Amino acid sequence: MVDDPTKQRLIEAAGEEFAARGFEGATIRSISKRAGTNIAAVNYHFGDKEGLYAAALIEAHRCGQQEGDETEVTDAPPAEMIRRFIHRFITNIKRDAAGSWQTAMMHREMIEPTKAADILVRESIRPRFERLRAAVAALCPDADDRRVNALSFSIVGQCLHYKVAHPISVRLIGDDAYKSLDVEFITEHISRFCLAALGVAAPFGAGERESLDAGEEARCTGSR
Amino acid sequence: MVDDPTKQRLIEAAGEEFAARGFEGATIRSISKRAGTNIAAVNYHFGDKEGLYAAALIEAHRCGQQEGDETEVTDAPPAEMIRRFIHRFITNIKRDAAGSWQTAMMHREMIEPTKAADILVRESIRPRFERLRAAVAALCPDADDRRVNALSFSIVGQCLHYKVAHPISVRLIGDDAYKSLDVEFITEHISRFCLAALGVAAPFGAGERESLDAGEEARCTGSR
Amino acid sequence: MVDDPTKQRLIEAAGEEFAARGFEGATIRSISKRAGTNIAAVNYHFGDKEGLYAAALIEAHRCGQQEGDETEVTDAPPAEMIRRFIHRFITNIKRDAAGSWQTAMMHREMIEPTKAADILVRESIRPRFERLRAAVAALCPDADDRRVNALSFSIVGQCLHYKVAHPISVRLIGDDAYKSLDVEFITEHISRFCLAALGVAAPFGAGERESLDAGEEARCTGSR
Amino acid sequence: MVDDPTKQRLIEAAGEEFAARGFEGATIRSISKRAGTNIAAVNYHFGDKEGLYAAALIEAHRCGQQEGDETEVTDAPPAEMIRRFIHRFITNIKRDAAGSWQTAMMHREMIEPTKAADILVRESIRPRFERLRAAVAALCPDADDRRVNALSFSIVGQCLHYKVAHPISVRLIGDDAYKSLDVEFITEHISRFCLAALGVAAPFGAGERESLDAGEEARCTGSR
DNA sequence: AATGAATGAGCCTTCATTCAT
DNA sequence: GATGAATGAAGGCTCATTCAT
Repeated sequence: MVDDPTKQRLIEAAGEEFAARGFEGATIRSISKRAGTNIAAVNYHFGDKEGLYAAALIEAHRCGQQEGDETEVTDAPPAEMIRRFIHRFITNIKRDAAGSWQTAMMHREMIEPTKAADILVRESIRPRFERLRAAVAALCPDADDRRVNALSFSIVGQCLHYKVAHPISVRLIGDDAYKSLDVEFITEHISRFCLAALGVAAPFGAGERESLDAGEEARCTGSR
Repeated sequence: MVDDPTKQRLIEAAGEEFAARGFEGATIRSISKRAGTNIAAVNYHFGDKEGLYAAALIEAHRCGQQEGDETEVTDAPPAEMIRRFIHRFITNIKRDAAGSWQTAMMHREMIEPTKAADILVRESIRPRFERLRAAVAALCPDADDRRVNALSFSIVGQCLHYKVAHPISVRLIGDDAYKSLDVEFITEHISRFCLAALGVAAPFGAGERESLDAGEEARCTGSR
Repeated sequence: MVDDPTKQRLIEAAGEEFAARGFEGATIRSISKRAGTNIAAVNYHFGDKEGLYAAALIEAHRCGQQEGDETEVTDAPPAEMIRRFIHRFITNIKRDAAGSWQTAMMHREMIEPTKAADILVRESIRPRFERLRAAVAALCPDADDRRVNALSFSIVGQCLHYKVAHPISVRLIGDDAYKSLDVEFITEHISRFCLAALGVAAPFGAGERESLDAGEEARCTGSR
Repeated sequence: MVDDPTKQRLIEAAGEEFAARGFEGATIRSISKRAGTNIAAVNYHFGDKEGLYAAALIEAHRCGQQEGDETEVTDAPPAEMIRRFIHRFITNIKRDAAGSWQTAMMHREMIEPTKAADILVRESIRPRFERLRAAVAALCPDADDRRVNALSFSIVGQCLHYKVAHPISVRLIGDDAYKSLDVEFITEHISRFCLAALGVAAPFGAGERESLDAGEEARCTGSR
């Protein structure tokens, strides 16, 4: 956004450190060093460590906003909305591992919120959650608020699990097995799991053989 | 188990602090104070901070083991096994908030593992996960390993979400709405969500009315 | 004197901060902010913090000079000179509390001199002290230099005490009792105390009953 | 008191630094270095810098207490009590210059009180001040509270001036002249000044030769 | 002339650890 | 065996100053 002044370099460096080590774990010394500036620059530009954290979090949210809206805003049938929500969620998570600190910071904030969490909830999380809720409610007209919340949490929980439990999962099923769970597979899996639970896709398990194939499924959701 | 009162008091105090503040956040000063012992006692009994952490984690796992096995070991149909798994998971999570540090420590280790995680995975997590996998595999005979892992993660993810995303969820849907999601409701909800996805329970949503009737469901689970 | 508004605003702001917090305690950040200018302006206009302090001190002295001379220069009998000296001293001290930084800075310099003290002594303190010495010497023709110095210090010391020991005095005798010691009372008290010690007024204590009343005393000193 | 452990060395070093540079001016680095210990020892023994300051102040007060009481407690006529008060005050002040930090710290606290001032007022200053007040009141039976306070302040002010205004006084009258004001001379001078003002000693000035009775004094001042 | 940006030194504090008794 | 005392490393922050524009 801004050319490449100290302030921007500082945010970039802070984002990487905060994403990797958390608020407590990161040190402004290391951040300053990485940004190639003096320690005091943090105080000058952001007041203190918390200010820098908030700035990085806002930047992270701002970056995510740009690319996101175009694909989500478009009208689509509820089942498709849910599928896109999951796809986007999983894609972001997998991108974290590749070094993008923006979503990593936001995920960290979900798990271990700081004072800055309120901003994030208001600006970023709630709008998306509401869209998910709406899609879920459209598929379950008889569900009350409590049920819709629980259903939405069931969807989010499955996605977030690949962020949250990543290190343990690797130890649990082995590195190779975990790597085989790539973005496409997980997206397809969670989508089908959820849509099956919502009654608009074929379930796994016993009914698997006589399940709707991909084409039928699409038609099915499209028919609503 | 340990008969040394000082050592035991130290573990108890450490467990509470570590569960509440994490490994980095907890200080041996505060732990020693709470245990009513000297700071140096930690290093004397456990070598260093990490040693104390490992000791507390093992103790946490040991406690969980005692009560758990009796209910889970009993043979039961796969769907019932899954239901019990979920019930137990959610119960533990909700108990954390009431001040039990044992499961709180283990959950923390799932999210942000330390060096001690290997022990925990080997001793506690893997055995339970394998039982879950077995139940899932029994319901989905045609599923390959990758699919069974993903299905198991879908189940675990929904449960763990109530631990991991608790603070954000409260901000998201409000305190009252979150409180209405009690143990019984969540257990019932996740169980049905998963079993529906696995084709052995009625789905939510549009298919709710024309769901599999009770007879089919029973036959389905019973037939394996 | 200085027509540059920025420079003047800076001096004003610096005076208030230095008077309130001392040289070490005041920060150029806070001064700049109060003056509505940039931090670098201090170094630009005054070289460094010390330069700004010196400038403020000189301004403080310059202000005091204006109003002062007219009343003191006038010839008067020695006892009246001393009374006026005391009155002026106490008035200035009490004015400090009301927010006038000019004398507050000078008083502070008396108690805890900086490098700039030499200027102050030469320009402001010594001239007044010499006038006091002269008045004392006039009343004590036989006193040698050492005695005259000591006598002058006795007078100054009593006045300065209300500046220096203010915070402790309040804690010592209570807020109300200290407030009852207003400018008029203190001036009258110290004047009589000193003039009695110099043999030109009735002493307190045992001789109080047969002392000269206020009218006689005034007439007495006025007659010279 | 204690042999010579780190704690005591730290208090000693702190006292010297605080007395010389004040609370803000002194650094725990320099104190630790002077005491030959680590910086962290301050935190261990005294919590923080303020704790160390308080400890040093209490030690200063404790030292002063020891020697003082024996000479002051003895019953004596009021005039003699006042003379002793002055002598003790001046002696302490002059000892400061020789490097004793104990009274220097207490004097600093009088001039620029910190949070610890309350303790000092209660424990050390008020008891002595009350003894002075009692002596003054005994000499001035008709004086009300306000007057007794003012009289006491007049005595204290003259003494404290040799502490407070020391640096300025040197610049004012020169080094040699100031040195000639030794303990004996100042004590004698202030004592006589005060007692003359209280009507129990011969005044300076015109009445110096023919010491006081009321008639002569009146005539004396009138005759000028 | 005037300023936003940046700097390096220094401060107090906290922490886990080790040592001598 | 157990502990009070002491340590060194590191962290966040503040300050007066300087630089480039």
